[in-house]
Amino acid sequence: MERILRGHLIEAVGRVLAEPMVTIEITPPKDEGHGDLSTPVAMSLTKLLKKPPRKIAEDIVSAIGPSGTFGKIDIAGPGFINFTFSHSFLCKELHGLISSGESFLTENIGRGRSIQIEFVSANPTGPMHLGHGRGAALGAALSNLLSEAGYRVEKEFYINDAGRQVRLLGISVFAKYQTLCGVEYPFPEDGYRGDYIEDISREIKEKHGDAFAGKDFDEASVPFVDFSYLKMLGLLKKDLEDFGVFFDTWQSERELYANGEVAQAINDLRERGYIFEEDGATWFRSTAFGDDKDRVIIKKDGEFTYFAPDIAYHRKKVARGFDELIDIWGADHHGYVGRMQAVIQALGCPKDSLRVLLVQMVSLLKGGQPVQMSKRAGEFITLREVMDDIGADTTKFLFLTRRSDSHLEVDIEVAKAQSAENPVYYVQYAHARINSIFEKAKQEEEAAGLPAGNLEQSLTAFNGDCFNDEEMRLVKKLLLYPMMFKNAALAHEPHRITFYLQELAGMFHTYYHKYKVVTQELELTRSRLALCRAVQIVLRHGLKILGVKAPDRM
RNA sequence: GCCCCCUUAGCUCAGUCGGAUAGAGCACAGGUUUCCUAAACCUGGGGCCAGAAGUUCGAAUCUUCUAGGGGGCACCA
Repeated sequence: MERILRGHLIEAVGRVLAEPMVTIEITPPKDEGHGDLSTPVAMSLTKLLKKPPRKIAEDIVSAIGPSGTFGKIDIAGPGFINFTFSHSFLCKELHGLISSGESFLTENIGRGRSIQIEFVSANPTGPMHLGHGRGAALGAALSNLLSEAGYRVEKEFYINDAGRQVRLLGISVFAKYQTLCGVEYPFPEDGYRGDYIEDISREIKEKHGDAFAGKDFDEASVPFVDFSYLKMLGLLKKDLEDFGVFFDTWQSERELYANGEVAQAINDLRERGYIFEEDGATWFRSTAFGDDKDRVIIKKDGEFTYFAPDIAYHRKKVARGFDELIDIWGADHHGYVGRMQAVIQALGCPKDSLRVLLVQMVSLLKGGQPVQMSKRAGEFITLREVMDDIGADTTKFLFLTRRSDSHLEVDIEVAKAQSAENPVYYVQYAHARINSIFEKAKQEEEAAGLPAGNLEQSLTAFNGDCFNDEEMRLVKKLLLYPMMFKNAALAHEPHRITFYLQELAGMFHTYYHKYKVVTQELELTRSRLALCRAVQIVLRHGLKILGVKAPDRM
């Protein structure tokens, strides 16, 4: 719908301007009475053309000329041009939606370009918390969205298996192990304290007995560190799988060191002139690209900072030839955006070839009261708990009902207690309902001695004249999906899908209550079934992007 | 101290790169089922878009300042 209008407008505005205009804004008007789609383009051209907006609007309208597409074109207010589509055009579009399905709903804005999305990348030192879950839901939905929009998408998880954190995990387990063996050993001050630490140490004790009792950590670090983080990594993978989030590639930090890629990255930057030595340390000149200060990559004690492998990692991404990179980080890392984009530019890529999406915190409430979460004390609600409690679909849907950069509150009591009135069920229910309408239609056909499923197979032969105003409202809502989809993909904002689905489901539920789909009149029934099918196609597509099931029965 | 984000209905939040009378869900009050699923529907009250000034045909949206909330500012990860 928007696509067709845009075609008309580009041509007409081009004729008025005598040159093509790049961006023409098209939006559905707030007040439905004003029409189906609207453009303020005449007003934004006033300065350029030095004419009153309404005059420009008139010129554009006459340049469009008569067309069967529109039922009416109005100029209103200060200079809006409001388009009302013709009944026949809308029906033709609905026909297209039903017969072409998904290809009608999407737009190929990626044109085969490749894009890598790195997300979650939680340290394998403990279970995933809700923030990770939010990142997982967003990353998965975004990759679905972008791959539907014609990008080749790769989903990657970066494993922080080399740094201080996994070592600390090993020490924590080691300390617990010593205690189990009856050896006194100080627990590291900032060590990990969850129950899982004890579980792992017990497992090691069962396997190796007292073999490491009383030893120095350095003698046993490899088995403890490696066993522990691999164990945790396995749990992360399991959690993600059960959450319905899958990755294409897993990049290990250790491997970057082992392959010499960290050293190569530093050499590369040195050759490009962005490395210097000062105060006994090695620095990356990130201020050359607008960062606040230069960053140390090798400390004066000879150790790499965490930043060094990050550079190597992103250099590797660049070398793999993606057209665009997306990192999804927790908002507490926003201070690193500047230096990472400096790295990208130092490697000769445009700044915006790396886009960092920040995911704000999830705060958990229980019956309105905030739940204190302390990772230190090992007291925090895990994604696993919430997922087991309210289900993966509900959890994902809730995470995707907000923009990623705004704080999210989840009240676990509310999510549980109100599960019956949960927005995800509302949308899924609409889908299931439509399915049962089709079941009903089949039964009626059989009862009438007709071949069952005949109606269902001839939906595209629906007669649009049967549609009343409310049905046409639904049709228009459906035909707005492609525009919403395109904008969501361009903005990298899956939450727009969530909102749209709730609106569409709401409209459908209302319609369902007011009108009976399966009637005694064949023509009418076929038309209404066609409309239901179209709603179902759109719901299914939207839910698929969100990673939420579209059940046939509930 | 410096930087970033946030502030919209009682609560949680949308608001499409400046557009027409600012929306939804929840909560609250009342109603709907001989009928394709009541996980649904209908009706109702609710707002100085934190505050002030500016930019222009036009501001919740852009700029500046103020107030409040969150986060970040390491040769820590």
